[in-house]
Amino acid sequence: MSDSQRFPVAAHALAYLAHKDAVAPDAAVSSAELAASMPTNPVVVRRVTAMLAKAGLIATRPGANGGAWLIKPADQIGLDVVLRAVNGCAHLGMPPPGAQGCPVGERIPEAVRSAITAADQAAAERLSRITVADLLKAA
Amino acid sequence: MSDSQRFPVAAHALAYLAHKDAVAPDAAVSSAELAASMPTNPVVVRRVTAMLAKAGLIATRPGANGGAWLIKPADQIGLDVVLRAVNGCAHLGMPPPGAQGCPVGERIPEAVRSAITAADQAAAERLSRITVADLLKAA
DNA sequence: AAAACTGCATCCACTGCTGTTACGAATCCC
DNA sequence: GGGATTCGTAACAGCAGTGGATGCAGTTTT
Repeated sequence: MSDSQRFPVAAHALAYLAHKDAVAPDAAVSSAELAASMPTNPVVVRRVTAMLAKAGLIATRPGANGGAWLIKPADQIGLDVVLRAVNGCAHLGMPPPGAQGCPVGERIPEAVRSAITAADQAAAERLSRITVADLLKAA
Repeated sequence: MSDSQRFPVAAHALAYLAHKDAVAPDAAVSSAELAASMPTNPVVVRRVTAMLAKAGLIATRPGANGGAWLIKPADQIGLDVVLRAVNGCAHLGMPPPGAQGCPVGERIPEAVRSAITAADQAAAERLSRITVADLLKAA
């Protein structure tokens, strides 16, 4: 996967929602306002918020005064969940090459793949210890 | 950065060299042979082996019976060093967006960036506990 | 001298992401 | 009800990074 800005955008958006106490439909924040704080394009924000909504982290509402709000406490949203919501997975160069007839060559990719998944899990475990609320505390 | 196969290719190549006991110039393995075990293109392999050579993990020699060989024991090559040699760094979506006038918006990217670097370091730490020799043991 | 091999440059094709515009659908305000 | 607002999604162009292929200069063995 290419260099993606989606995870930073998602984390920023969630932190912004937490900062604005957007925890109910009548406090929804529009994609335009979120985009202005990055800064980036409202469409990019909506692409990310749609994924976060499908992951059950936020809810969105169309129409006037619409937008997004948190449906989970900010201190209960780990960044590993955010990463999985927008990216599927971390990546160090995911697909190892497939080997061929060579007996050793066939098993090396398997070992490489397990090393990569171990590293991905370590990154996810580290991210799970950081919550959206922590992003504001650190500021 | 896009989905890169460089790290898997590098790990596979180093494991293959270790398996063949290629630890001296007269045991050099050609890029064609390494490529055949992936399988991939010899040029792709040479692009990677050139980086590994600059990182001091292997040496290469041109000419007939040339190729690459290890210049460090396989059990002393951590995969974190390999990743840094070919990729520069792990990546979860490296550059957070820059903020603007908003006082909170300005500091969120900083917090996001520190979270990303923490995750990268966790992944590197995990990789450092796996050596090229371990890739063969696991097979 | 001939053959083999690395390293590098160049070219092309492909993929994924961002940014933008546009449109339909849903929702609120008057 | 009518109009304005906003989301979700699609379509498009532009850009960057990568893999694959070919060619060439330089080095080393035979």
